[in-house]
Amino acid sequence: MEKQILHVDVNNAFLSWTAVEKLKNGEELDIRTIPAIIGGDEAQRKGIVLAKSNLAKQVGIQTGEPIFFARKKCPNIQIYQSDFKVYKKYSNALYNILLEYTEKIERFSIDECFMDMTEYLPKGTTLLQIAYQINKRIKEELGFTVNIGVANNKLLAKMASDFQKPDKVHTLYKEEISEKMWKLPISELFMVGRKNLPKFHKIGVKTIGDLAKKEEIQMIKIFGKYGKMIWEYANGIDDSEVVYEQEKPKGIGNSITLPYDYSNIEKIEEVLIALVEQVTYRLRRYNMLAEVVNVQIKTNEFKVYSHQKKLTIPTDNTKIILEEAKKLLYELYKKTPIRLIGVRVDKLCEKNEIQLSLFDNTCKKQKEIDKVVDILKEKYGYDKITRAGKMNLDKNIKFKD
DNA sequence: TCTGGGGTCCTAGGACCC
DNA sequence: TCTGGGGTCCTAGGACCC
Repeated sequence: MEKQILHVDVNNAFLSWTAVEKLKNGEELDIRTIPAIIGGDEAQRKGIVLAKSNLAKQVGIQTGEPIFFARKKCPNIQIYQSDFKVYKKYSNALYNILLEYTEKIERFSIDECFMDMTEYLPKGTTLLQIAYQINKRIKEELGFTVNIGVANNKLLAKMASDFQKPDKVHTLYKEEISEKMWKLPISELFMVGRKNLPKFHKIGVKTIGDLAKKEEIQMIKIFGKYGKMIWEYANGIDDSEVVYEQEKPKGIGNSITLPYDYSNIEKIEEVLIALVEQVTYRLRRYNMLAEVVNVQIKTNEFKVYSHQKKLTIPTDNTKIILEEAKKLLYELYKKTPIRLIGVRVDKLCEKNEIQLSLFDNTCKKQKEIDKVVDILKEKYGYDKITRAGKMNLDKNIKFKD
């Protein structure tokens, strides 16, 4: 049986949600109606555009570009700081409305959901009707607009929601692929990014239709596994399921762009400690253990280097992971000024899945410390509790909670 | 370029084993 | 040693997404 899939995509999510929050707090100005952007803190060197209003878009401002550029394109652009707590709130509100229609919802990102309606369509109702109903309800009940893609698989639903914006519902059924999707430039196809674009142009593929009409075998020869996938996408083929059960993460990482380039390894190490604490705290909250520790740096020249190490025993222990991370950092550090540092853990497994090894002589005391610190963090907030090594942290560095 | 931060997946080379 | 071929694991890097 054909699947009945919806893809719900919030229009200019961060900006819309900021606008709604401001209106709710009594402000008169709706920032969706002026040239405005949501951006990171320039003083902290995080000054990129995270979202833009339609008027900002009209002057050529692009998501991801430096705010500096946005200001050049539009000197009177209004800039607002991002607030992920607010975004999470509206994301959850959206999700709760969608849950009234099906339990099979995949939260693809903070502002996008796939819905599998196959077994949840009320008698005498079409998928399209449900889509319009959801679109209307969100607008009326939550105050922001969404685009909804209506199709028989996830790929086509996602492509459809990306058609004309904002506040639109589009279908993309098989018989509509050639008319609605094939005329689009190849860059519009899901999973075709900046790096591969020139390669497609080189072989004469300008539109999605051009790719669809190529021989699959030729695409596999040139692009390997990726070629097969992307050729199938161009032809509207995708049999992936809506992953609606909360999946456990496969890796957990935190990274930070420093307020200025660090050349002092001790200072870098202090940041590393804070990052390890953040990562292991999250790891323990998931009740998981990690087998691989990874440290990444970005130099002042934007070169990225990473080292990783597989542990003998999976762990969630701050001290063990920190010791490994320190070794990796010292291997990596070549005296070039450092712009960014990141720590991540990979190869995660459930804590109770792993047999308590006889050789797991993990220091009991450290486990107790981690536990107490975690409890205090839950009680008083992440930033309030820290250990000695972090105390001299640059006052300019702000960690998220 | 005054260029974030969180992820997933894939590839390729080297080590090591049989 | 003028050393085969296949499989798996580990690591580094890079592509893509939002």
